[in-house]
Amino acid sequence: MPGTYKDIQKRTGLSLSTISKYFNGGHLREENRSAIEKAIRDLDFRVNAFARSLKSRRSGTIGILIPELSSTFNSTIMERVCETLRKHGYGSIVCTCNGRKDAEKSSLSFLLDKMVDGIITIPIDESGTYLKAISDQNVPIVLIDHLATDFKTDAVIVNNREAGRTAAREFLSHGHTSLGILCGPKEMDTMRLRSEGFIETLKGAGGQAFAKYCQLTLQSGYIAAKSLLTPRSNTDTITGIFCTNYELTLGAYIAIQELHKRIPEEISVIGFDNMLLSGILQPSLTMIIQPVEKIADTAAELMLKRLADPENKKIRIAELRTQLLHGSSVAPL
Amino acid sequence: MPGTYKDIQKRTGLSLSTISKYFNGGHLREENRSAIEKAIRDLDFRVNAFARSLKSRRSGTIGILIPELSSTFNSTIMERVCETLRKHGYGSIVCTCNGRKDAEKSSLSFLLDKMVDGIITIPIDESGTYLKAISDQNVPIVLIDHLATDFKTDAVIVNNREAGRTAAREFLSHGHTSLGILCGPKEMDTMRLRSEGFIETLKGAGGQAFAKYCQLTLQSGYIAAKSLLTPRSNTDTITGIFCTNYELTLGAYIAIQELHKRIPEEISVIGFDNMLLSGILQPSLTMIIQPVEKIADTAAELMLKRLADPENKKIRIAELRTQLLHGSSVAPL
DNA sequence: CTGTTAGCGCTTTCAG
DNA sequence: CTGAAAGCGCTAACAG
Repeated sequence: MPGTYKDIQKRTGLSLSTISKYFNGGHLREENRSAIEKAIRDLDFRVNAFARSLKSRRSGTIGILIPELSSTFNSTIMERVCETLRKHGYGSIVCTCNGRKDAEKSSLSFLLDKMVDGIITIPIDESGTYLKAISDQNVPIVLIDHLATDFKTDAVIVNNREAGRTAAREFLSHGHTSLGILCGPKEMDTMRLRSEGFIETLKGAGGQAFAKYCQLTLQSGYIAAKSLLTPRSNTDTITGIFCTNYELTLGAYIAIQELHKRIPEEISVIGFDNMLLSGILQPSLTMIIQPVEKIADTAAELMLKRLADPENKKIRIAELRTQLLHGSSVAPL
Repeated sequence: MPGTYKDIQKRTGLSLSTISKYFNGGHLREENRSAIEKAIRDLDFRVNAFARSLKSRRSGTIGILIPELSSTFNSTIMERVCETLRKHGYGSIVCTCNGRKDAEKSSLSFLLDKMVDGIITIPIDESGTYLKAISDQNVPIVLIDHLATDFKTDAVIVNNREAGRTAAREFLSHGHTSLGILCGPKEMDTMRLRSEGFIETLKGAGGQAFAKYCQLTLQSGYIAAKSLLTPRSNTDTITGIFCTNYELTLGAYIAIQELHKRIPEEISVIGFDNMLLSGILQPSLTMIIQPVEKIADTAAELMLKRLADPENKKIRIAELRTQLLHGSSVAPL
């Protein structure tokens, strides 16, 4: 039983409203202030958040809903978002939905049951219908990675298609025209855009792409890369591989090493996502870098702003830019 | 404004207590039940968790505090714990503390501010003094990975020292006596035990260990492995490497590939943690496997049991066993 | 600057 | 099986 204002009242003789004022930043006489502080220490007092929330209608808690945590991108985003929110006094209730729409919906409902003040999510359902319904109940939503077709709200996205184009151009400028690409799952919007940008640019320049769709795991990337590098006919030999996320990059890199193909002499590579990885490998990998920290910070910031000013109906969409990090893994052909 | 029992009352003519009973699993007349259900649908009603918590003194929320999320072990544990708790109606408020004691303490305090019903944590501070204080306020604690010296509570641990010994024995039985080990940070209890078990067994058999302490990242593992594999004198050439976690295993594997050392002909390897990884690499890696899912499930289960029966003071410590997965990465010398 | 008081929405006796 | 009423701990008028 952690003590209430009444206990402080007993020890200080002050009224409940004075004590309340102490906790809510009002001015009080110095002696009263210190009397309250003494009582707080003695009681190891903590304001009861339930009662406070009951009045204020705010939980001080944000829901974070993402497909899963096994990809570093997601876990990095999550960790950083939680940290930032925490600095502003908000707790983060985290849910995953295994990339499934039904689980997404039930998780959202669960978060509402937990009375979250807002939701930051990497959405699955493209339409956003259910998110819209939530938003209509005045629970602000911030999207990461994708926009929704039927629901406009604050969001942080990245120029994925352009990232794919950039990678293709980088290959093309070195004379590569026959290229492999590890695409990730077809259903994932982000991955699709990266792949499309890459493939269309390549084709536009008369090149050809050999696409492998796969799960976003090191294992899948490894298998897909091996299969790409094991030519089925003499005609379709690729001279480079574009990996569209971190896990795929790692998997492909390991596959290439095991096949004893030298980078970049025998095979050129452009990876994705992880700056640190680029630096240590030999040769250093050319990579498309996503501003992961920036994405997380922006998402948290959009949410905090929205919470601070709920009346403002202006929708903010931040489109952040990926960046080409030049390494030594693309050789002139 | 999401509606209250009063709104349901207006639509059904029933009293508040009847409505309350509906939501708390009492028996009511069928017609009243369906009247309430209709009102719920019409109103899109949701019980106000604040008011409910104010009475019940339970938030339906568990705090999860871990050092960081960048290691797959931690993020896997976290995801799984959250999922399991969620299935039982509990939300998870997640905090990270960057492996720092001060941040650990302030995060714990933060979680208490958020009125969590319990805390599941991979603790940093070995003593557990602060955790004990929390536990004394009747907030149950479940530890993962380490016990605390000054505080006994429910915990899930793994036989880390034995895991190290097993790895050493596996090498020894193949005739290896001069071995490298990637230890991870000295301060981390789990890593220290793995290393100690390995080193003492090796030395006990007359072998020698070359230990590298490093961060638990692919990058650090890569660098440490490279340095181990670049002999400084002619005498201390190692014939095998033990990697004490997943990221280190990956880093070492990449380093070995880049140095064009063949596994296991030129260098033997025992990895840690990730079963899937073992399967895909060629040759398949011999690994020590932690039962990650089991760890997470057990932790969640201990917490749920404790919450279900707060009077029971019996402390439960689950020591789970790691397992040696035989691959082809250790060759007879 | 401080005190009194009426709720916030729900649960829970206790009557009926 | 249902209803009336008190109260969980805090906040915010309002009055002093």
